[in-house]
Amino acid sequence: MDPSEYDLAYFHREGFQRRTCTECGSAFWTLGDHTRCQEAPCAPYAFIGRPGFRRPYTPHEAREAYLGYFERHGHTRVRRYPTVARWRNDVFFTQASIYDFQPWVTSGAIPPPANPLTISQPCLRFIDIDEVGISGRHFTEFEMMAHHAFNRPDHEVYFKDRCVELCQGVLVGEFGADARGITYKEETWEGGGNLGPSLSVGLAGLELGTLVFMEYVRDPAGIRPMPLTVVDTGYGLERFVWMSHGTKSAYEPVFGAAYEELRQTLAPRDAAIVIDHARALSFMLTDGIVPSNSKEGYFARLLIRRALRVLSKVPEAPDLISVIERVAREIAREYPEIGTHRDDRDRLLTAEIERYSEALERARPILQRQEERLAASGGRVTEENLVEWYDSLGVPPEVAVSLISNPPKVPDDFYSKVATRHEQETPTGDYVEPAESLPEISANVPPTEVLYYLDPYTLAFDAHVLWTDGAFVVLDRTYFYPTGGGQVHDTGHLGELGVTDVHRKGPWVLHRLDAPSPFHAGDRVHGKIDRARRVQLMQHHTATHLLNGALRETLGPHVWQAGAFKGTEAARIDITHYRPLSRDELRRVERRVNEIVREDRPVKSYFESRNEAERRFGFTLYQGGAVPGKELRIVDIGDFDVEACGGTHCTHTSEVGAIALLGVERIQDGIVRLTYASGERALDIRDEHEEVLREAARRLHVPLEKIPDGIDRLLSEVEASRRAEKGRRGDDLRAIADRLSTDPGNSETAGSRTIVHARIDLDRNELMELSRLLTRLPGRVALLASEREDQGTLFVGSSDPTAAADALLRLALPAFEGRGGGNRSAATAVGEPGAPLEAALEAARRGARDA
RNA sequence: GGGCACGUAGAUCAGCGGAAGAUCGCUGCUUUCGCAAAGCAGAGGUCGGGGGUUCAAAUCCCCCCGUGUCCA
Repeated sequence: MDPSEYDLAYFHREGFQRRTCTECGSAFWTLGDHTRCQEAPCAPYAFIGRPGFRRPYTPHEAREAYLGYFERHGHTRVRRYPTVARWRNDVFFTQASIYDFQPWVTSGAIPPPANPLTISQPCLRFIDIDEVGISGRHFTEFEMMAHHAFNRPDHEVYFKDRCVELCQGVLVGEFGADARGITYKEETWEGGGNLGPSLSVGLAGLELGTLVFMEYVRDPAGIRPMPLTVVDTGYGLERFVWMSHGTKSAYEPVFGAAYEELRQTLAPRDAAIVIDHARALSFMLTDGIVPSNSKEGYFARLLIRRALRVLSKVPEAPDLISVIERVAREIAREYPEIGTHRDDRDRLLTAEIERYSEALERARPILQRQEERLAASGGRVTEENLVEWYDSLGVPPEVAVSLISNPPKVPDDFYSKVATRHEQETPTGDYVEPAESLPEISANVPPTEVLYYLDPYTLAFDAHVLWTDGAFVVLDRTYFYPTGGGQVHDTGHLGELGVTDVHRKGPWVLHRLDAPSPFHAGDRVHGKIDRARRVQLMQHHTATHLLNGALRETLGPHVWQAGAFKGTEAARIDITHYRPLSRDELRRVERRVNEIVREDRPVKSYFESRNEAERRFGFTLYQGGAVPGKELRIVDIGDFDVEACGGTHCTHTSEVGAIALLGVERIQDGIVRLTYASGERALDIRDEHEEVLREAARRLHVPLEKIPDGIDRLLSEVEASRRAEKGRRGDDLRAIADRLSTDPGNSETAGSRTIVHARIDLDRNELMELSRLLTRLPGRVALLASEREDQGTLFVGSSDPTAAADALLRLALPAFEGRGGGNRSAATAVGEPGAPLEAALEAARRGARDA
């Protein structure tokens, strides 16, 4: 970054000097006489025992002081956003205050909720999870206090000078820091394709915040200025509190009484880990995370298991749920929503804690068996085993060593050994079927006006052709709904031609015809939408919202939509939930949802600004995932379910007709899929099911309700005849065996050995069975030659240790050029069709006589 | 989303290229007034599914499904 970027008029006006840190070599600005930037590791903590602020602040006081200062200086206070970033699909969690405004505000697509604004945003970061409890300053959940300004070319709020002035102002004026103690270190910030200069704010060895000035875009063409510049600041609330107390670590003043209580049973480090994780979990669970083994849910599981592990070290320690409730009560004083839905949270936690103990119970015998096996071969359990057990069974090393009798020492770098295992993996690039390509449309074609939102029941319209290519047509306006939002497209007609497919591409809607388009730009066409299909899709879509609402109501607010699909035959919704749904829960959901249908509630669909919609309904709007744009389309089913949604919907719930749940399955850990049908399809499917049952009953010759009994009867008959067949085959083979062993032409005696030899065409299993019958008594050798279809087989069985079957087979192999092998009791070989089996048999017989 | 482990009798698991096993449970018999227990006998298996390699696959290879787990 060019040094001029940091050469601020404010610095010169106030008498700051630019210096170079003797430790890290970075340039920094200060009013004092520092030779080093005042941040770790360049400068030691100078505030321990000598607080750098005018008085001790509680977290609440520090937050209020900070936000109050910026409110007095022209900023609007904005409420926290969820810690789970539902409004974007590139990250799981809110990791900084600016995440709240990405991508739509920072790109200029929508205005900020206020400008300038100030916020204290709870953030989740797991990157330094191992430092929690050790460094004294790391947390998995922390609050980033910030003041943001968004500058457009026509509306400049403030930028670098004013930003630094405000920063200096809040630190010195509000918190009473020594103006000469502060350093502003020059850095470069880059992220998400944007970059700009930044200043890192240090005081007495502690970095208190960072001031980022987003002003450039980096793309393949190079670096160019952003049309919209952003003041992105971030100040650590916890660090402010720590600075104001000057305690040994940040944990005492930040965690307060709850920490002191835990300290009665736990070591400082462990108490900090447990409280930190409990705090993060309080936010995550309230904001809609269900623990699981993948994606965002895994982080909740990770925190829960880490906390359980620490608590299990001390028998007197409190249980995790009560710690979380204790901490949640504390947080609720600042964020009341954290205090609600306690029962739902406790049920979810209980289920998750049970799963952990089940995992350990499952692992216990496996570990012990493996140790025994190692011991039997003279070995013992190694570090490598511990890593393996953690990686594949989830048994943490400290638990593993307590489950086995001769444990190794747990290496200090255990978790980095685990990480190494994962680095060695070479990902295989999966071939992805390329999506069917849509034709290119020239940019000068005006956008299509979409009308299906105006009235979902308008199914015929006139429009003008704007563009056409092959079978594709773009109109100036259309009522055809294109595939999107989990709802499949409409079908119908344009003029005489059928419309088979409708897709959205940029600002256009592409209609695909069932024949090459006869239209030309400017033609007037009449569009007609297939009514039955559209109505069915609308019913399925509205049914999906109703089910979502009923599921949240019945199962609890942890339920979020994790995916959905609305087809013509059936629809499905995937929801976050921590255990399979019981029959009773399904019944309740189905009853409830049909009750709402019968109540005939209005379904209101309308557009609203994103900021206003979020304010009124909260972030549960984003059930379908991130939704682009400045305006959200809201589908509001009175007092029951409100979602941002782009689909076509019924206008009253009764139009859905009925909703029939058809199936439920667990599609992955923490996700349950429900399949259902509504409207005409619900009745059709129930009819089809009943018809299947009737047909089954007819074929079984039983009344409908006796079908299970009929199947039982049938199965036992099948079983009986199968057994009879098996017995018959056994009898046949027994008869053959008797005949062979008594017929002198097939049987001979050599000393104490009896040799039975035969040319008999049987399949492989029968040969084996016959051989077994013939060699039941000791001292027997069976030599069987069989020719079937395309190969000749020689089977040798032996119950005489001095005449091993595989040795005899080897003697016979050269005679018919076969391949084969076996062991001393059974051996088999095959040769080409027409192989001289008789000669092979004779060779084996000679061998058996002489052995 | 990726890696790893696991999937064999109703349950828990062994076997890991050569003729499907153990323990518990189940059924019958012996014993008992009955129960429990013991003894004897027996039933119960598409070795998760599908391909392939091999004379021969539960066992080796590939794909899929399910479960668990770790990592992002």
